[in-house]
Amino acid sequence: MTKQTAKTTKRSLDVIDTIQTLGGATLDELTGELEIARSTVHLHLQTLLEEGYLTKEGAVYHIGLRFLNHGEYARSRKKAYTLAKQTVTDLSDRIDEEVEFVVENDNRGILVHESFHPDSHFPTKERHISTTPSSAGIYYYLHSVATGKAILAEFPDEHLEAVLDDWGLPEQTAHTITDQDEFFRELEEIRDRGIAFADEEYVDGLREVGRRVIGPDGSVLGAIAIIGPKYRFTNERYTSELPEILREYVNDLETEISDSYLDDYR
Amino acid sequence: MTKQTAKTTKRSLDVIDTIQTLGGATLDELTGELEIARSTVHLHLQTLLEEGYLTKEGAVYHIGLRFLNHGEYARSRKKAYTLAKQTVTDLSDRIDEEVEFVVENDNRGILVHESFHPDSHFPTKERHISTTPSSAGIYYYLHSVATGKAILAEFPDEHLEAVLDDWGLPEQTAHTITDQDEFFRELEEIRDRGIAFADEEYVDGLREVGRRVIGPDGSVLGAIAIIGPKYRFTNERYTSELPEILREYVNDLETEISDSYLDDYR
DNA sequence: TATAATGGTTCGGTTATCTCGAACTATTAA
DNA sequence: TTAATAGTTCGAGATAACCGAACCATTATA
Repeated sequence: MTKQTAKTTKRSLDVIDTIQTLGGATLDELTGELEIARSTVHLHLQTLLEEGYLTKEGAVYHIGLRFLNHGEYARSRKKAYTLAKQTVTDLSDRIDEEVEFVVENDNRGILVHESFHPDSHFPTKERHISTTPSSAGIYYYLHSVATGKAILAEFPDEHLEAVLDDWGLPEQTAHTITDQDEFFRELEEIRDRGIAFADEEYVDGLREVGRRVIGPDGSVLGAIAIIGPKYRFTNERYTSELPEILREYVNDLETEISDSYLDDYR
Repeated sequence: MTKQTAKTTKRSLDVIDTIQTLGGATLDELTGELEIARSTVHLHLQTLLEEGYLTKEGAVYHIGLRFLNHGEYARSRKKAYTLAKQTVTDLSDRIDEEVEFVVENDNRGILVHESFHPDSHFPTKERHISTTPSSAGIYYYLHSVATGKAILAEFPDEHLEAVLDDWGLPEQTAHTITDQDEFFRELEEIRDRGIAFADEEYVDGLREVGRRVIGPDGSVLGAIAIIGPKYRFTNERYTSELPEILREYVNDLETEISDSYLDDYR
């Protein structure tokens, strides 16, 4: 049969998502958006409010900080993620470029750790580093970013199929791969090379070099990518230097992860 | 009448909380813990799994990274929080001690931003700074920490009452204030002084100096505290120097916040 | 000042669905 | 081989989710 799901819970989660995409919303705005009875929306809002999953400012409902509790827990839960964080900062320091660690979730990619490379967003003012809000937690379509492609290249066929069913290959820029056959060939190449490139496939002007991170049990933990402006990612630096350094750092990370994994059994 | 709430949603949220407190759990473990039918637990797990709010490793269910998406959103949503982050790091650099920014949520305090002061946990090795998992997102009982007390001192009576009804004054250490009358007198003093102290009331050996942050509309946005070992928080440094510096930084932050608030109307 | 608009809340009746327990399979451990 | 654990589906009964309408309170508008 078709999979059983708790519809009331789904509706509550819908309310949460809607509030986030609207950037805060009132009772009536939500009623309009969700197309359900006002009293029903009210019921869900009350429930989520009471638990701290929402907060209210005047008449506007917003995402509550309780999510931060679970979110940070999820991020700190795996030792491997924390080790990856260190790799991200180390690697970023070494090459002086932005670095990200991305994990699959809900058949998309979620940004778990990022370096705060001053140059990348604010060329000069150092003060802005900490004022720039973190973009951790944002979702990527896997096919359009280097981390995502590196992850997909390791997925078994049925999982890959599920990803395509759920999200397809939406066009993000003129360079995004939107043809399925072409995408399969691309994944083939990535598997051979051990490195995924994304050349302005996610955002115009940005090039990315990514590599998947494999856990001690052989499963894909996530992926790390180096990201920077096209004009700094050219020739050998783009095609071989950065890939080589990335490979080195990811390999080291993988041994650290399996070492720490072994520690738990001693 | 008594407040209406969606019980199915509450149950799903219960499942989430239980999984987090157990640090991951199997279907049968959850069934035992929650004391509901196994098929019911299964239904909730399926629903949350499908949306990315849970992930599964073998037979063990864990908190999913989707929470990070909402959590980081909630943290970045208010400009004031991002400005507070900057104050936290600046202040920590200035005095060389741990600093925190805490916001009320669900009648408790939630840690939103913290400095990563090397000394505080790992006296020497610098490498550990980034390997130490962030403790952002953790909940405090408001009465036992300096930030919480500073916040409570600004609450209207009925809100304060709600806090006591929900959580009481649980003892955390031998120095925690657990008597209501005594606690009211303490809040009185904090209001007069503009500074809240917590002297080993949360953890043995730790002293804290806190001050609430007021928003442009007069409401309490949260609080900032300086935290450190008792042996470094003594005499005038504890009773007047650190309070003065804290007052200065919080006042500056408050003007920055109202400036940025005014910017939105220009 | 009257009037409209918006938000918050409660109510009861109908219906959807949540919940339970049992049953069955698959996988792994003893 | 047996026991233990996990995953899954089923139908029946009980519950509570959902709706629409109504009401009050507050704020904006005429």
